[in-house]
Amino acid sequence: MARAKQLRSLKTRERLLGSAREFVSDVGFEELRIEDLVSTVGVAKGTFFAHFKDKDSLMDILIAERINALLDDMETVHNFDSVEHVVASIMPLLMFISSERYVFDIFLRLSGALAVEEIGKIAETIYRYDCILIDRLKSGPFRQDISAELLSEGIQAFSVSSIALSLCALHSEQNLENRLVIQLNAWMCPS
Amino acid sequence: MARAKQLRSLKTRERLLGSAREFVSDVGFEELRIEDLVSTVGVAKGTFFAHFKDKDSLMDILIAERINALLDDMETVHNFDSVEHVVASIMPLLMFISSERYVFDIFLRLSGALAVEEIGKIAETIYRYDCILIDRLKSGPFRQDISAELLSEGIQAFSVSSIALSLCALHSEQNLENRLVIQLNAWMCPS
Amino acid sequence: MARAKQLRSLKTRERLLGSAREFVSDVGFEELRIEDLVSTVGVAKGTFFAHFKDKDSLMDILIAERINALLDDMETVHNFDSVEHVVASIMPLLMFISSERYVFDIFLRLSGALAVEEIGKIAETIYRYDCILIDRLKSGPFRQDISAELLSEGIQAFSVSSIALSLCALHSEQNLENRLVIQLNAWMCPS
Amino acid sequence: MARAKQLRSLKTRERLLGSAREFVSDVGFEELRIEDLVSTVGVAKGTFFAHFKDKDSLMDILIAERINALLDDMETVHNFDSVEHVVASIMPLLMFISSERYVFDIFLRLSGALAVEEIGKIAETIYRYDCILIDRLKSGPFRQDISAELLSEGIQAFSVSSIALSLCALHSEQNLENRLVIQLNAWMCPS
DNA sequence: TATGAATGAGCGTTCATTCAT
DNA sequence: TATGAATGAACGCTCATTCAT
Repeated sequence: MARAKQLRSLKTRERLLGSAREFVSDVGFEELRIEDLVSTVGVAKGTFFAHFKDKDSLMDILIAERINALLDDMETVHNFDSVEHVVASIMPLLMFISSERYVFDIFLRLSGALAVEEIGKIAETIYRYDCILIDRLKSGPFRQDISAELLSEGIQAFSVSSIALSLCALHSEQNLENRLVIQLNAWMCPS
Repeated sequence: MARAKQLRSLKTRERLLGSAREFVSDVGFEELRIEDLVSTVGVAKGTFFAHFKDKDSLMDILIAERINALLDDMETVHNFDSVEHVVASIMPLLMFISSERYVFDIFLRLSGALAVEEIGKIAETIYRYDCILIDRLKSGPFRQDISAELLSEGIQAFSVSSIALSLCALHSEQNLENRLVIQLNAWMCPS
Repeated sequence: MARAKQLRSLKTRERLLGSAREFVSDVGFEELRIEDLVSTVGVAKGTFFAHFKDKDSLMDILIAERINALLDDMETVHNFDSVEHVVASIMPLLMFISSERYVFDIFLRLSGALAVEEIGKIAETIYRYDCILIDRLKSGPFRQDISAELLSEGIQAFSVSSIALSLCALHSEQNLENRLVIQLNAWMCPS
Repeated sequence: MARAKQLRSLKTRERLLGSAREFVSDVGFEELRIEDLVSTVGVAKGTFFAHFKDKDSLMDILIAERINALLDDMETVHNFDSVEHVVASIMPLLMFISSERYVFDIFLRLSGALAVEEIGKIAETIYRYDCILIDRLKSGPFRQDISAELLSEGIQAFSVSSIALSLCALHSEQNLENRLVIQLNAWMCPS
């Protein structure tokens, strides 16, 4: 009963996702229009909503994909040898999330699980990100008086805070990185 | 004559603000509609926009008012004798900002100055908040290896991060406070 | 083998009908959704349309069933001894048809034969209703200057008209019965 | 405060109505599309909904207009000298209402007042129709044992019933008129 | 017979904001 | 300053029906 689904359905879904990816790289996340999407793919609007609950749900998937790609890169780094190293490793991720206010908004909205049973894709990446960080932090040259888990929480808090600031007119990308290095040094290597 | 006009103008503005405050306390910030507001006050829509640049601008004022009232309370505390004390002092503020996702969104958007010349009201409260914190932190029993300014930045980062989490379904208010105590202990009193 | 298939087919049809009856008694005719129906029964949407021409066709069957049950009751009355008696006898039927605007709509749409060859179930009940009425009217204490057939037409006209009115907000069930007694007295017993 | 409305607003409303009338005469009531309407008139969709509650509300106005025009004609007849005369007088109206099933549906739905305070336009025409009928019936050569009001109710009941039948495939316009003459003779001139 | 993905086309909605008067 | 009509553009929705497998 849940069998014959795969072939056509999956293909349609992939076509929608593929086209959506193109739109995003062309005009950005915020400018993606469902209407354009379905007309480009050549399916009915109803078909879109049969595959995705709503626009946010599509965004959740697309943004999570990008985050996961960045996490893949991050995972190739097996050790953090300094705070600067940590910051350099997570900067691509922060750059992406702060690339559009819209992306940051979606990220903030969907980063927490809406309900236990329906963990979104972005929420999953947060978890994965946390795991990666924690693993690398355990063996790093950082303070040992608190757990790696807590250490990770702090990194995320300072990251979000920095992104929020960077989305205001006065604060540039360079400032973001500098500020973060200072803050994380104070957080991770108190003298 | 010009004076009289100014007076009337001020009165209209005040009536709009007063009515807006009532709407907010009745239905919350998010549910405030310009349309309802002007029809209650008895002026035209255009009049609203003659007095306020846009809806955000009104929200900026209303939310800043509330924050300032909470900061007034906070100012009556002249010393922080522990991290718990810090958390207890700032909790009312955090509760307010996390009371509605909409308030948090506005807060995040307007907390940074949009441009040097047009510092918003919320941005001013952030500055004031920062000053209050820094002042109290200087004399508190906290780590001395970093500046009070940096200490304050961390408090704000953990606060924002905690609020964001608390706005997700899985995280309650109690958790917010507990989590914050743990985090700020690690931040402010590294052993 | 063909028999077995036929049996299974009949069973599916019966299951669909049975489940539909439950839905109707739970949520009413209008709220019945084919989607809910098939998922409850555990068959695909297409299967429904293999058994029923369209949704109206199912409704035709379900509504006709109910009407026939009410006609069964009506048939136990063998004589009409007054207009009040007539009205009391047909009231259950009118109550059912006016129970939902949707039922009335379907009834109106399907009460006339769409084409000679495809007389619907409801159309058949109309015919049966007419026969019952005509039979009872022949021996009743009613005007004799016109045929029982015409008498019956009038009863139906006044009935439909009364139902239409009762489906408007201002008119209640009680009014329906009162109005009908007055009208039918004038129709059936002109002095 | 309710002053400056008239000029532009009324003109826009008239343009919408005028264009709607054209659409209706071109493609019929059912085929009128709000989207086509606003794009033809050159206003935004929001403008339509600022002037009319919904599509039904527009239909109510358009159909009521037509009915009123037919009632204007009917009003030029000051006496009914026979049942045939009555039928001939109301036939244009019946023809219009039965011209599209959609029109009949709207008519049935909106002919009753939804609530005391919001009498629709069609409901008003029904009232007007009733008044006209009653007035002419008083002096006609019809039965005197019942009130003109009741007489009118019967005419309307037989009319609606006849229209409903005529909208079924088997029944033509000619039949409608013939049937009605027979029925109304029995109703209005019982021997 | 059975499947279930896809269709389709329009409606109503939203409401801050603008602009001609 | 004040007015208020008009804008706008996309979203979500609906859900019976079809059709290729």
